[in-house]
Amino acid sequence: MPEGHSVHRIARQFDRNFVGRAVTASSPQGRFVEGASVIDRRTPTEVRAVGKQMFLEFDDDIWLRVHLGMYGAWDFAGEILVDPTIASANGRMGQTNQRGTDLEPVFDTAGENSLSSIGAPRRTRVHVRMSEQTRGLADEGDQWPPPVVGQVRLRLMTDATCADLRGPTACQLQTPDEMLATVAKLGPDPLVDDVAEGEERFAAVVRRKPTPIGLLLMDQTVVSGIGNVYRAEMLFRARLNPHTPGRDVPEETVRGLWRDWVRLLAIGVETGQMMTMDDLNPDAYRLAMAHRDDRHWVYHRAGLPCRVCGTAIVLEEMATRKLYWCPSCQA
DNA sequence: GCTTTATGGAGAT
DNA sequence: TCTCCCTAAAGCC
Repeated sequence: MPEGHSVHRIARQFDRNFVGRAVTASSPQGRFVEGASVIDRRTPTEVRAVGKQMFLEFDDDIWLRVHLGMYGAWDFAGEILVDPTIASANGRMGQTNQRGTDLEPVFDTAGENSLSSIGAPRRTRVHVRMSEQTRGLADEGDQWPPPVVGQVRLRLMTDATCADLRGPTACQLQTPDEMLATVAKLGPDPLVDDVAEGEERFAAVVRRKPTPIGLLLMDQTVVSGIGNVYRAEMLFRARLNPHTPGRDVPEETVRGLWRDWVRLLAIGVETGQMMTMDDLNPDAYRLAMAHRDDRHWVYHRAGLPCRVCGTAIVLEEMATRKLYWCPSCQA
């Protein structure tokens, strides 16, 4: 389930593998048949990621807008040119599997799945998916086109590469004006907007709202790309009580939150992981990363002792989403 | 095999 | 503030 970093990674894959190459488009599931027929045999000309949304432009002035929501994912198959700014090549983007084997390795920076940041793009073969269920299928040999597995809303295929979209919250075609209107409603994204300008916009909005900062960080009109995991982690990193009204958060703290997001997003895009414990020493960090459920300061740690002070991490519902925080460190 | 869960958001009330 | 939608995998029996 993607927060902003995943969407930027996906966009880079589309940029590498789809932009400039004619695609066939279909909706095996049947729920996007009409839209697929419109873009079928057209050529993607540009891709943009803003916050949690991706926009793929086709000849001529047709934009595909995709929002993955909580369950959505893109699966890539076939030959994949990997963007050199992305640390590892994997089939699945958006979701990770949930058994502690993230599809995107954390430590393997020298291994086969990683790329030097200065290295040239290379060709990689990936499986349809790396889940246990489909591994057998993938290992039987590279079938082309890849068999459709599950509910595929949209399949885009070039001669060499296949991208399957499952479970999106939004998948629609837009005119250029509609696309711009969608983007205009979104708060600043550090990878789209000028960083200094984004900081001003973010700080100005937060500093005049009575809304709890825990809600503001999740509000995509205030800042783009932050989801439930980054929200909880950023508040802890700032030692900030989630209930503090935005206008009561000190100016420097607000700006610090933005700068932290700039940093975390960059790390997330580069590694494919929501790394939020980057200030641990290397050994402690390595230990924490080795276990999937042990990677965060507070997220998913209800009742467990705070890593800093030992106080039990609190879980509460905030606007129907789970919020984890340390009542002592974030008093 | 069934139930629960999830990194989200829109729309109704 | 509530309800609903989307999908797959983990968790539990």
